[in-house]
Amino acid sequence: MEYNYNNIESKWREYWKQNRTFKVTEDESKEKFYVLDMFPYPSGAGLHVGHPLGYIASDIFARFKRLKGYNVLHPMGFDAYGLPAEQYAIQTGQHPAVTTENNIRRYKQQLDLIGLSYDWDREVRTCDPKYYKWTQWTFIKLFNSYYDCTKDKAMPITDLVSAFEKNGSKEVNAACSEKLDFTAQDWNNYTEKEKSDVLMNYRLAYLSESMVNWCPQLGTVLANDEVVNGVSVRGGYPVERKPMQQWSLRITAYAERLLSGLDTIQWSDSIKEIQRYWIGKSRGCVVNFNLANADNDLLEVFTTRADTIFGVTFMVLSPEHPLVSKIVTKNYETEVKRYIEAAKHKSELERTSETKTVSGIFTGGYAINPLTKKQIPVYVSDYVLMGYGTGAIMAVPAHDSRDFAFAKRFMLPIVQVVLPEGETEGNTYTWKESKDSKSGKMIHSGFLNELDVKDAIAKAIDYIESNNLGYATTNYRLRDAIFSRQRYWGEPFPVYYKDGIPYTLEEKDLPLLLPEVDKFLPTENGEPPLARATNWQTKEGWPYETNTMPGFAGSNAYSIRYMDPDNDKALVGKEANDYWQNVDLYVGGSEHATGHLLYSRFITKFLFDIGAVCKDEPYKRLVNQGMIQGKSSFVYRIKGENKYVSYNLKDEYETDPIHIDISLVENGNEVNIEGLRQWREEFKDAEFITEENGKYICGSEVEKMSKSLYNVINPDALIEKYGADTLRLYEMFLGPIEQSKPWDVQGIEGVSRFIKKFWRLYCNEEGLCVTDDKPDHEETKILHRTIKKIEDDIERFSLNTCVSEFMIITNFLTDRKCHKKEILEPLVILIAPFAPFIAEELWSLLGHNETVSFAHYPDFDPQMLVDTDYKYPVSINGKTRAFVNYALDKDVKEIENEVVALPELQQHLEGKTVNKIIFVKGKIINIVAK
RNA sequence: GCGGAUGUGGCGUAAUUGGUAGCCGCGCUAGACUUAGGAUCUAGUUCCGUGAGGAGUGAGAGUUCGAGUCUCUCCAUCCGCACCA
Repeated sequence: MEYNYNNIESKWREYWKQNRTFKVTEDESKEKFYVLDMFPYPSGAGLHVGHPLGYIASDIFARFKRLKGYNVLHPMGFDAYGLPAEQYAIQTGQHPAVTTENNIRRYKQQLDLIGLSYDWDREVRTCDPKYYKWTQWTFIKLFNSYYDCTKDKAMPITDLVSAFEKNGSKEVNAACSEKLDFTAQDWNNYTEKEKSDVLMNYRLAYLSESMVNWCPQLGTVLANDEVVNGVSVRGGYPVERKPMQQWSLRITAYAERLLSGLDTIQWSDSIKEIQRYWIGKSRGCVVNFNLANADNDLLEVFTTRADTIFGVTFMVLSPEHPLVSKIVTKNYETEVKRYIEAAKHKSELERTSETKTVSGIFTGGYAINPLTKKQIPVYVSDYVLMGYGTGAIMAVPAHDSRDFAFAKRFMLPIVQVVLPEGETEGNTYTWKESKDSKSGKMIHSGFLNELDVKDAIAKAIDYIESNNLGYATTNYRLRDAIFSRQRYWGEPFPVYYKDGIPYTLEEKDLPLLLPEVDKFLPTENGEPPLARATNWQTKEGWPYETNTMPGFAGSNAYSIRYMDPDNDKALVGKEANDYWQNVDLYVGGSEHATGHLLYSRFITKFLFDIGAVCKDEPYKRLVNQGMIQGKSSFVYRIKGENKYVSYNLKDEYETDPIHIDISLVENGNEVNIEGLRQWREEFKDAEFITEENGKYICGSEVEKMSKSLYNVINPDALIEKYGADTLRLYEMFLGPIEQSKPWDVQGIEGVSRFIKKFWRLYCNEEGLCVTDDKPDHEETKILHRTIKKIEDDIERFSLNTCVSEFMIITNFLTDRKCHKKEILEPLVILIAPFAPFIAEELWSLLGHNETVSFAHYPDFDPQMLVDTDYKYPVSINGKTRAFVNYALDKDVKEIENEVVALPELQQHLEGKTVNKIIFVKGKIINIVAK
């Protein structure tokens, strides 16, 4: 009986579908396990071989846990809102809902081909009103909450209002955009609009005028993590800074909890480190500097190096700093203005690319160093950022490289206050660089002299606080997340404006449906596309918000929604939430480190605070799968001609490499020239200069797999050729899951050979050839070794070694012509998570009625592994090695005597006597002889 | 520049977690059955050497009876951040 994967796979696909094999419900009698994939954005290109890597891995884990008796939640859905569908809509007029629907259908087909064991009854789509109702609901909750820093949790905004009514802002310790100071009487006299403005300062979802990353080409603002090197992640368009009225989420209120929560979850160190860095906690203090020519104003700076305050020789403000206009003197006014204008018009790209040039300008103003009482000049420079700390710095050129560069450029004094260990004081004017190290002894620093830097920082802060010069504080680099997009294809905000004051809808009026528009473009006067919708207003005629939510809005709480996807009364029912808790294993790419993975932790903590969910971390364990890269192929066009030269001859010409489709390449690097001629017009009449053997060899390079680079390998074709089981095994066999690696087709043959060999253990030409003979010790031993290895390796997510393990046992059994049921039946269950189709087929051939997916995982018997012939390595004087075997369960003295008497040792001792035997964990490790 | 990770045959990788380095697969070499094979099977394959043997986990040191594994320095590659005061 031949291994016919096509029949087998379509048969079981159909069976699983008909029987809803993977449908899961809460079952108190079983322990739960929640395995989740990052849901995909359904792009028009369909799946390529890179996508399923993580899906297959998590599916193996899910199937394995199911076999171990867990009740496994393993759902899938679609992150359906997003830019590409909208861009496509703008170009073609096709409604994004239609494109998205088509793409999703294609994705689901492809996912099912691979044999992923999803419970499709729990599918969610972010663009489905039944789903985004809860995205909107979460927004309303954020809007109606503030962060109480004393209780360290989110509280209803109404609590804040009653506090204001009673005591004004006095007793309030809340996360806010700006420290406000008002009395109860002030509050009660405020107009509705004024009250709204004050509350905006505290709400967790708030409206504010802020500097945003504006991308003119995309016509929308972007979050910080959507901008890399000054250009948009999607599309690579330039981004500029621009003030705009925008919704934001006050994620900064959760900075500390987001940081400390990292210690409670099993994520890779690299992702945790990226998040720590992004949150960017630093302890230090705020110091107030008096100004020489503006008595009433204080210049606040943040510093982590309070110890260096005696070394401050000038101050620098960021161009946006509000005090600039007050400090600047008449003589310098025009020049300073010009500098600020220039800085404002620099895009993000320009600001970051010109890192090396030092620019700035003197304001004419002076501040007074609170400790030395000396007057020091105040400058403006764009190396100081308004967004961090107070937007102003005290410059210590001797011990900060940026201040040093600035001092050199403007010939400002440099005063050394820290003497590193083992150095003598030098002339700062001859220094080539500053001494930034945080160790050494203080000098020229009054009461701090002789102290170590660490102690000096503490003492300086003490002094500053007790003399009312400032206060100790902690600063975070984390910024609030901008939450508005000027786009059509996203969740509408459940917000309307009454006399210019924003109000949220009531819960019973959700969802607020995305309206139809005539075009997916901004209006003529620059309003977002939703402004085109007719009747985009409440029944009373108040206009709705025209912005939509960003891409990450829908993915914040989707893992929670899967627990109870059809609930229309709550985001998640209490019962379902108490049962499923949170995700036990989350698999996905690391590119979401500072986006989705941070925002969804934040939202989960918020939902926890308001009692909507029972856990404050969404994902207990995270595994980041690497990317599968494509191998791009190139032909080399001679400059200015329609001639293409083969790879090995290209150095004789001046050439441009041109990407060609990977399917035109045969035998690894030979180009099918006829195919190429037909592929695209430009090659039709081209001339090809080939190698001596008449072949055209292409060049190649490993790049990201992408449609535009013509290097995409589609899984469907491979499934057609080898079967899904082979594809699954091969993707796992490729190497460690976390590693990125180029797709290499050659190796798949080996896996294909293996699976055929595996099949032949069970079936020969006539059919099933499994016997009832009793296995011998060797055969039982290798089975149990495999059980142990596979179990351990799946838990460690080392899936490539599992595949090797299957090959080893298969080779062993084939060599022995072992077709014994007692060995082969458990082996089917072992391989079922990896190659579910063939496993189901063999399981039923073996005469079982139930599906293997719910069989019992074979128990591992450690006794079976006790190895009577294993020879322990023993070295004598650390050099010569002998291999002896001895019983494990005897006492040390007994073994000692026995070992010394061993003939294989005696011949190595060369007449010396044994001096010492070193035991480690019950094993003889070494024998020292003299 | 800072932070993190990684470096093992021709290639992808493995190593009971400090104990015989190179499992498994690809590729390659030879052979068998074949009209043929890009099918299947057998044997071999870290390097040098005909051989006995020697060398060997990016380089160099260190700890240890013993290091691919631990420590330090350097080099290379990848990822993240980049005026964060």
